[in-house]
Amino acid sequence: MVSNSQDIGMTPRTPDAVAARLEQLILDGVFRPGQLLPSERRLCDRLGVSRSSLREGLRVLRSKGIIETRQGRGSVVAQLVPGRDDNPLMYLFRDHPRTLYDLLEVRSLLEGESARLAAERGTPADMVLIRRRYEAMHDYVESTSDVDVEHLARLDHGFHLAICQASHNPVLVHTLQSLTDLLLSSVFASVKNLYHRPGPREQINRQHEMIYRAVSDHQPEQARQSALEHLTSIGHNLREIEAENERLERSAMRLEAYE
Amino acid sequence: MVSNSQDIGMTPRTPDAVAARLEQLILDGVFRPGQLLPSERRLCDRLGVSRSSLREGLRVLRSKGIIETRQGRGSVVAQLVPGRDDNPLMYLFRDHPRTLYDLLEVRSLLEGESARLAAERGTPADMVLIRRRYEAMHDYVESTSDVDVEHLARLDHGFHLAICQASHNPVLVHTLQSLTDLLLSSVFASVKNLYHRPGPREQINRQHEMIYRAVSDHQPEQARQSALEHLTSIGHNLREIEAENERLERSAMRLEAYE
DNA sequence: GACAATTAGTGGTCTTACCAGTACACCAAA
DNA sequence: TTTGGTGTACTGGTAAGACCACTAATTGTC
Repeated sequence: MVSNSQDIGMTPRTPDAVAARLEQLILDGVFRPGQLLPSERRLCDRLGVSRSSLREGLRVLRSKGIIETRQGRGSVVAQLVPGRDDNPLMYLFRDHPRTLYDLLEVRSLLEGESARLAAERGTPADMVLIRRRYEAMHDYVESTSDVDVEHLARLDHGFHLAICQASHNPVLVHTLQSLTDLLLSSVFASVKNLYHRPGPREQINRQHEMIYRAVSDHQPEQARQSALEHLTSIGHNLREIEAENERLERSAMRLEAYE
Repeated sequence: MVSNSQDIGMTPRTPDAVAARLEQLILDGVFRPGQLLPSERRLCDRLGVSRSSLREGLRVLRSKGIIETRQGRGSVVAQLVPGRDDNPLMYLFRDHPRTLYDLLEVRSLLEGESARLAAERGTPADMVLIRRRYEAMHDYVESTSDVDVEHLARLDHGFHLAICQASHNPVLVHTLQSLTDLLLSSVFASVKNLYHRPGPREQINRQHEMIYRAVSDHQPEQARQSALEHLTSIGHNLREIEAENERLERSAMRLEAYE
């Protein structure tokens, strides 16, 4: 029978309470990683809720990766405690990895047009700004052998943003900005990885230089092409990194199996 | 279909499938932010699952912040990217009407690519849908001399949306959708005006037909070109209407001055 | 016209029943 | 003994139906 509640204003929501309660029990160490939870029927008894509500609560935990469930076996507390990435849209990408490449596709289109328009409409003032950003990035990469990836990412972003702003189209700036945020928040780890590798980094530097020159020299088509190449090669590299990560995960799973 | 859940087993989990399906529908723009979803009973019927499974699926979406639910009311789609595609740009429009043409510029780019991809990737099923939307619009225009502008705008929007969805890129769908919303909310009056004039309306019809044919015949470049022309000509027409309105306003002001 | 009561529809929860996998004890054959 | 099947008693997965609590639109009343 039901739990209480005359909780006005806010809704009680039994299943959410169940999820919260179990999560707390896990955090408190009552249920430890790898351990088999009591069966659903038993938990119903213990928590005083129906199986429907309990199952909804369990599903929330499952969708957060806190427990893993197999039919006929039961639910176990997941080994890996999920990272603190409570980003709301991260879920989209986690569940639909393909979305990442859809995102890159749209972004390529916009970056390409952005570079083209910058080369076409950029004022001398714009060019000065773009040049500064480019040199800041370039100098940083050249000056130190041990780069701070996060800092480099900021410089990189600043460079692209300067070009986009030179397009003198605020809507374009805004749209591109939001897509870039989305991209970085979802795959920042991979991007970091990208900067760490000497090969791709060299390639990125060359491409940045080409974009920079084309825009500075007011060569729209060239600028667009360079930006497109830049983005597609980033896509390829991310794909490779992803494939590699999957390989690593698989071998890790094999190791676990032997334990 | 997989969602999270380390579904190492082979069983297809109904609730996860439900969550994924609904999420896809939201991504595709079938259910849009702020919109009320069908009731649970109705969704059960439509998806062919029990209410228990459906509710578990909904709870996953709820825990991700994708939908919000209130007892006695229903579930509404939450803003996908909070604070992003809300209305930061709306302010721009108030201050700088020129932004409208920036918006059209970006939209042309996306519509063009959308049409190109649709022609390239569209499945037979996509084509059937596009054809239905096109014919619905076409028949309506042909059948009546005294069109309901608002209804026509909906049909028009549906046609473009169908093409965009045939691109099979949810990010593109979403981005284009939000830009279109922005456009309509800012200049719906002008768009109405556009439909009322026989000249531009004829032109629009011809262009729609060209887009339709190019996409149906799987001719990517042609489709892109047609979409681009369509948008640029809409831009021109809007410009004319705007100029005309300004003339009217000025003469109105002159009249006022005499009062 | 304003306001209260009715009512149909919504999500929230519980119950029951059955299906589909899994683990383990058991027992017969090699 | 070992091996291999097989039964059985669990597990989670799904469906269906019955309520309750709440909301909003409709209707009836003053």
